[in-house]
Amino acid sequence: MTKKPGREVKNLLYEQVARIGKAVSSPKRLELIEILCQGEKKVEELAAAADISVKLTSAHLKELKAARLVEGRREGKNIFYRVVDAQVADLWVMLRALAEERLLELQAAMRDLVTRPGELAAMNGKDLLAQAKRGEVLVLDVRPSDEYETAHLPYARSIPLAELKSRLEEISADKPVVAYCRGPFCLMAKEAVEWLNRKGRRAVRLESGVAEWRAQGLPLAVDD
Amino acid sequence: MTKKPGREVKNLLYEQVARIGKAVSSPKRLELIEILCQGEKKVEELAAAADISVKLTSAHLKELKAARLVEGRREGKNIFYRVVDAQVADLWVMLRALAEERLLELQAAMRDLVTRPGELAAMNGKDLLAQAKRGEVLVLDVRPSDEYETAHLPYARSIPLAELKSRLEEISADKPVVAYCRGPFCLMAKEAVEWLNRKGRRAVRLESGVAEWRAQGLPLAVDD
DNA sequence: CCGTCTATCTAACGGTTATTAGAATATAAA
DNA sequence: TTTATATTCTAATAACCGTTAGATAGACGG
Repeated sequence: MTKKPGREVKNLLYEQVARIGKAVSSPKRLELIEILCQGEKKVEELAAAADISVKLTSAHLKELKAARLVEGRREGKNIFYRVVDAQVADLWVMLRALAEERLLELQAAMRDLVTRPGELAAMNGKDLLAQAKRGEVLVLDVRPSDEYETAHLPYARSIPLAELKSRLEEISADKPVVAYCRGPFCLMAKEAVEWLNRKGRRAVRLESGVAEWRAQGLPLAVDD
Repeated sequence: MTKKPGREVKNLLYEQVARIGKAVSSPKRLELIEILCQGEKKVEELAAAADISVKLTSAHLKELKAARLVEGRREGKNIFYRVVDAQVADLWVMLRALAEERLLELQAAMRDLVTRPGELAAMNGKDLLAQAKRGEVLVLDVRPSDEYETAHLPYARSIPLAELKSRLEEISADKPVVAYCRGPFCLMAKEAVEWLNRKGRRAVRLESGVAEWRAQGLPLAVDD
């Protein structure tokens, strides 16, 4: 019944693109992608971060690997997964941006995560970069330190959320603090900001993570 | 068992993004999106173009509408669908680019569609634009004329594929012809180029369609 | 070699989705 | 109003996917 020419070829092409689509059609796989955008991780770490079993994590990773969005590297007993390149992070940022703009339910849920006053949250990246360079603000990376080491915002200092309480004295009370984490869906910066404000520091949350930062064309830093 | 805070909120957020992912996880829905990127269409037209039943088309459009990627507009007996904004076209271009780069099967299938010598196919958009402006090449839009009217490449002339045979005299034999259609997956420009070459014209295919062109930041034209 | 840890494979279940046919709705024309 | 056309809704089936449990394989320490 197929009248038009090349219908089989076309079907094949769209099917291949749909494999990428299928890979990003599951909430847990998206969460795994977001975590992997911060740096490579063992399966066990991924399972813990996404709050699912190792078995299920493995199954999802298999799907992502089949779509060539992630790849694995064996090191002794562990297998470290990573996103295959930065375009995958761009895809994640784009999907999230699209969803955020379109889906009302998401906007409602996001409202809970936004730090209330957040003057600096709306500030554009370039201005923040300039202020950080001049030392007018302290940019704080509250992710685990391995993620900081993979890549972080320029002039950012690493104090993982778990160590924040014991390292408060490292944070000067003079400067305002801008804390960031894995991105808009991550709760670490929110927690850090709330705690710092209770301790009398002036702290606001930056919604962007490294993926969003890079997608905006802004530079990242890697320490040696 | 959920230890971490905000797990419910996070699940909700990822689920919302996954709705966008689900919408682009079906080959037919992707095909519909690509067609809608060329301009608004009736359900019946979409069904014919994607080679599926009207009922199934309607069901897929419902999904796409739920994800807020497309919207419908009633006009008399017909309902015209269109992509909700240009970001949707960007998503399509990005997904296709990702798939093209990663999936070997797709590369193999693409090889069949590429016009062999295609000197101009590799030429960058800016250079083509300059040549077209100086009248050194004839840029030919072989899509249906309503799609040309919605948006087309600058300096492009519209001769729908169906009318090509009867309007051959409009195409000067002096200038090389660059034909384009809906994009890399569309077969119309390929057919046009093959036919023109048999008629002694120097014709090559441009793989980009208007969505790819715009995603590269190049200007489009709309006639009044 | 044996046990342990990490990750995957297999099989199975329950729920979801694609697809089709038939009924229903909305608009325009007669 | 009746009739025709375009589209959607409902119901039903078959295929697919997420999830879990149990068995399997690879790497390290004894």
